[in-house]
Amino acid sequence: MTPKGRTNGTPPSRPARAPLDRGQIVSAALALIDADGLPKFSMRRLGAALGVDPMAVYRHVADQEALFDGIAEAIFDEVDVASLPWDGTWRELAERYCHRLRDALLRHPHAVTIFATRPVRSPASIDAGVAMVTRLQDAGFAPDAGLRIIRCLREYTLGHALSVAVLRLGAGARSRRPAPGTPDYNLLAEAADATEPGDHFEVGLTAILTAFTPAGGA
Amino acid sequence: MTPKGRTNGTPPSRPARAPLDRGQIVSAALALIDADGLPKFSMRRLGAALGVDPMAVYRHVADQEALFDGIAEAIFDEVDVASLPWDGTWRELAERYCHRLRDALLRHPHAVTIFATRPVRSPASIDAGVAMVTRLQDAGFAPDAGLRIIRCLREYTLGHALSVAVLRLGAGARSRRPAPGTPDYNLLAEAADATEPGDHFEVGLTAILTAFTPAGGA
DNA sequence: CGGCGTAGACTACAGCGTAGACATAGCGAT
DNA sequence: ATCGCTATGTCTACGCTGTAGTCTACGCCG
Repeated sequence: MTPKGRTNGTPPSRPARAPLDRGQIVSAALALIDADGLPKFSMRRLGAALGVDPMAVYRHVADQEALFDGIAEAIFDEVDVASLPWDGTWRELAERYCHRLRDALLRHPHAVTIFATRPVRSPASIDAGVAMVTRLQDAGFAPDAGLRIIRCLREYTLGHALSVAVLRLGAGARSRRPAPGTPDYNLLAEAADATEPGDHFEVGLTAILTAFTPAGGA
Repeated sequence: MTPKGRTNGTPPSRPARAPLDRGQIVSAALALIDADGLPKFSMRRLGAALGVDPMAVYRHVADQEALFDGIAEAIFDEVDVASLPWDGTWRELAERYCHRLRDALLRHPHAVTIFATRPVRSPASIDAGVAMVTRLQDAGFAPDAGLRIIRCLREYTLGHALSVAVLRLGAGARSRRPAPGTPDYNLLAEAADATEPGDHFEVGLTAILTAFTPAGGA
């Protein structure tokens, strides 16, 4: 057919696939991790999933660490900071932000540790930080006080999402709770049976927000 | 030479080293991780550090995951739950517990992710949980409410320690803050310069504790 | 003394991240 | 048209990993 085509039967050989860019590599990697878990992920598997030589990825990403940086940024992008209620009270804004972050993280339980083990310094993340500090400043918090609030919220949310993800993924293994066992075990077991692993998030979040409310006025 | 004797000069060859047990393996592994960082850790290096064949470790530990479980437990043991002020107010107790946990974690910044990525189910950890729920029950919290409080505190503390560890270890790389840069960057940078990365821990902790105080009385 | 359980050593394998050299495709300048 | 140039993907190869399987040497108990 085409004069420049390869010698095999499939059409023109090379242009069969679009040139492969960083964005699609990152999302393929995240999809792979979501599907099979972090331990089974490898650059070679990623190459296979993309239908490409493993080394091809390195044209677009410096190394695995950089790829993971990209994954963390992609997860953060799911928070969609721009669509938060920036016109409401700072408290409502912060609460929605934390919820979005938690939901984004729990949408990728296998990737939470990737997010948790690096500082996310993408423009989106920095912009969000600046906007948040600014909003808190408008509400009466000095920049450093605002930053402290943000850090508290972020760390709580991160710790929560991480714990829930770990629990969900580790479930099934050795999570035995003895109902007829010794009374000591029963008190903790009783409490555990009366709670979902994630149903305290709201409580803790409200606690932090409430404690800060008096300082700002709003 | 002698058919059964070793060829070296030291007495009877084998008993030169005590038989190697799980405890010393775990602490050697933790020491190695503290010194060189998690990425450089390997079972082979661990064997070398112990002066032993790498495979010898597997006589005492099922695999690397089990070894990491042991490391997490060892870190938790550093909290020394027994010596907490169990006779004081529940609030004081909880506050001290969180401080101890944070300190233990930050003593091993390279190992925080190991701790954070698995549920610690050692007897010490379970006993601590039972004792805490009991103490909170005495203070007027139902078991499920107490467990929720504990989870909030634990997750906040964990998220905090993890964030601080990540920041400390990643420092030096790409942490540029432009002083004369664009004003947008300056607001966040100004706030960041006015705060230490860890100095809000107290604030957040107090916030959570304060919010829960009215619910329990005591 | 004979056998056995236990701790460690050695070998070997499949898989990993990735450095480096090579091949090909598209494209602007000649 | 033809030449290079650059961007992209491929291939090979290296040193490293976790760990299964097998063997050896020791201490103990009959």
